Amino acid sequence: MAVSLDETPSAGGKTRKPRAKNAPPRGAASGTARRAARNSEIVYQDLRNAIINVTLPPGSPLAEKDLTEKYGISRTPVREAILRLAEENLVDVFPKSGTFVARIPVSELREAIVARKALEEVCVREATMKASKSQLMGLRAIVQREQELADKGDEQAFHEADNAFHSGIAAASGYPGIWNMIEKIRLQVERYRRLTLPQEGRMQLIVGEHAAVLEAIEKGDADAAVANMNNHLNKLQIDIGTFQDLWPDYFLFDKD
Amino acid sequence: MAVSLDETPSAGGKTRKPRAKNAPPRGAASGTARRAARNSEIVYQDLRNAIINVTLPPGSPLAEKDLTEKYGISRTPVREAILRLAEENLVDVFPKSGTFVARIPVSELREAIVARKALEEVCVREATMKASKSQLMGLRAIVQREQELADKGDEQAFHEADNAFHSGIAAASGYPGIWNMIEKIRLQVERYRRLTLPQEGRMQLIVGEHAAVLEAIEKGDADAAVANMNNHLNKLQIDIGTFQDLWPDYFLFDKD
DNA sequence: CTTGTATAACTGGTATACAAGTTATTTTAC
DNA sequence: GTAAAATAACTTGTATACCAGTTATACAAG
Repeated sequence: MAVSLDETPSAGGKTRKPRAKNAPPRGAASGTARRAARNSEIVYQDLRNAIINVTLPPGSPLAEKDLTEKYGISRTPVREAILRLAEENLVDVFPKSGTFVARIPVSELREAIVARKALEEVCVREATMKASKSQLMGLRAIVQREQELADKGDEQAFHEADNAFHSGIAAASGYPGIWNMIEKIRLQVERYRRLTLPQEGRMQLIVGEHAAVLEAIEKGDADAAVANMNNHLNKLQIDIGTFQDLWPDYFLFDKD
Repeated sequence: MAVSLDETPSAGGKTRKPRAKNAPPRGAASGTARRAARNSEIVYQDLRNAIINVTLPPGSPLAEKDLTEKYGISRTPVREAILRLAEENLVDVFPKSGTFVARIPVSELREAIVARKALEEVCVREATMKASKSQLMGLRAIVQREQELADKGDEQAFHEADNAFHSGIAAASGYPGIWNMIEKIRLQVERYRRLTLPQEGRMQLIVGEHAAVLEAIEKGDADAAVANMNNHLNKLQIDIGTFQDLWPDYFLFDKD
């Protein structure tokens, strides 16, 4: 009778047969659950951006009640948002005590950069082999757009184009999902980067580095492409000492 | 007056000054939030294990109400557990409709293996350079333990020793956090692996492959160590076609 | 002034009731 | 019999009340 594997205790004596619940409904073919416009999603995105932007610096309190009032909703969706952030280690929840924006874990920064370089290397190398003409043209268009945005000085749009470039290389490599992995891995690095920005002429430098990577890919020189990408990513090198004095409480020194 | 950055609307006219809420409390030095023995944690771990074990196969319904009765708790903690699983793409939540164990995304399997190989390569190469004598002895002990568990046929304990070996290499490389990244990346692969197990003599093969990796590390031959590790991980190669007929509804073919 | 204790007001964790949407079934019309 | 519409029973989303633990403050004792 019961379709589910583990027998439900209260499965007897129903006058009406419950609806079949063994197969996901119609929209399931897409594989992704349909994300409705839930309130918790709005709060989550909002807080997440603020934390990554360092608009909410490490140590900031995130009382559920305050957010409840700010968004005009109840604690339940607020709580869901906070729990998702806790899952990403962007906030620390201290039961019955308080919730705070997490410190930036210094040891994780090094490792995240190393890991990202390893993953980007795979993407660049494979993209050199497998990129289609249209994909190369798309990447070229992105670099051109980066140049225009750098001239205009639009930091936000440039940042998005920057991501699009790396995402495009991952797509061209045949491993588009690797970019999603990178985005998760570099979360804390991104917080660090936003904290230490802006640097003069940074956008222009990035455009040049991206162009160098792309040219090597276009030439089919995988080793050069990888070297150029590593050179690009090495610019992220962490120099904590400089910023440790400015914001002593923003970082967490767990090991090293 | 208010210590928080964003001014709280109802911050005026308090007779009693609220407690300072700008700095995390005592336990915060550890950086990790104190995880109390929350009910939601139990449900989460329980369901997560069942999903990875394929005890709960893809497509299984996960009604909050059923879990409520099964664990004898209310919907709130159950819901928290399910939301955490949704975050890991282990379940699909269809609002107002139902929640189901997610299908295994085939395209993600390839990419996860590629990414893992790239990350393990970094760890093995660095471990060859930097491993201390005690770390090498620890790894040797793990391989020995694997041999004993393989002889005994203890699948579960072997699996844990297997993880300990890879984790140990990451630790020896100076990038212990990379193993955590790998564990997240290989989640879906693990489900696939559990589904297609057991294979005769598999444990014995793994012991040999681990031993080969470790010997190359001990000799200081990084290239050989990397090659041996790649050889080891190549055994994970996905052969979907074979299993597609057996469990057609367990997999999700989003692209390729 | 210092120290220990009591207490009040906060915190997040949980239970429960209700709201809003979806779907299988029943009913109705033809 | 067939198909469309009504409906009842399910689902998750949200609001709210209460519980238990934590911590800053107030207060009393020395």
